[in-house]
Amino acid sequence: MTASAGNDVVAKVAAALRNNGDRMTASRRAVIEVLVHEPGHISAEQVAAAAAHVHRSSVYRALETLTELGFVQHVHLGHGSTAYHLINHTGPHLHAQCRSCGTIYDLPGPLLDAVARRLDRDLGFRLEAHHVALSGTCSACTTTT
Amino acid sequence: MTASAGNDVVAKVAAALRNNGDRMTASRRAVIEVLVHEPGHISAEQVAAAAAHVHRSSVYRALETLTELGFVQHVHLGHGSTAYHLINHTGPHLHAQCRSCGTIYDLPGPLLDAVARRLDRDLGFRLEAHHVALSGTCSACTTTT
DNA sequence: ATGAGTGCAAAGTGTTTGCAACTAT
DNA sequence: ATAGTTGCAAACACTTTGCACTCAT
Repeated sequence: MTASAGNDVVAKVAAALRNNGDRMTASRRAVIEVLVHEPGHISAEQVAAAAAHVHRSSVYRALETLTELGFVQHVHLGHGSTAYHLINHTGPHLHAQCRSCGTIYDLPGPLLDAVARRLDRDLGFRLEAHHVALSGTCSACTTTT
Repeated sequence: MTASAGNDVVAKVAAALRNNGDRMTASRRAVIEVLVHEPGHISAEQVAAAAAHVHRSSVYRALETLTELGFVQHVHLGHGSTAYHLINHTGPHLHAQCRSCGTIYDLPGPLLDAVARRLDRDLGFRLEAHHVALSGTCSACTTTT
């Protein structure tokens, strides 16, 4: 969360990039810094807005690169959009999105472990539970409606 | 599956529509017939292709109407698209999509009941497990890769 | 120096909308 | 007759791509 934490991640990514023959650039640094300072899940558009001078397409390309390097994870949300976050920013976890207000909730990482075991055993299907947000209605919206 | 089954659904929908002050039209009938004859889950584009003379936008509007009436259900897939199917065409069930080949698998409806209870108890979050397809890798793709 | 990365503009999906013409009731 | 529906075209949100130029190495 502090400036040094951001620098730390930037340094790690820089090392990983060079390891790959890739380069640490201002755009990539800016995207990393947005993600470091953003506590939650954030859309590509929000990243682009926060890293004002980085072009949208470069944001997408940076997010892709960071994903390949294993620093960033994305979650598909119900309505066709995607949320990004640094891996281990809040530890491994799953996601649920309220269908009504759009809020994303973090869920305990092992929540679907039993289901994953069952799918693997019964169908040979390897569940990647973190990759899509579960859908439903949060308590605030249930009460309001 | 037979012609009479299709007619049956059309008649039920027609009744529901008129109940609402809405109308049974050729477009809606065509969309229903595509869904009746389609065993699995189908995208709006596929519906439009199968109902050749119905405009895309009318397909979307028909699917929306049929959803509101409770005859159709949609599932959000990982990569921003949506699949539709008649409700009770194969009974209540959940969905999982292979991240690699895109195939959609039907899962037993109660698979996430325990998880749903836990989310409700712990967070007051009402899970609608059928509304988003779980993501992972199917056995065929696991073996191939 | 040289190839990876960027900005830009343009295209590509999947979906929605405003409006005049049409049609089921 | 008259509202609900349609087709069309255009706009929309999100993302990807081709290309010439730039910059990290």
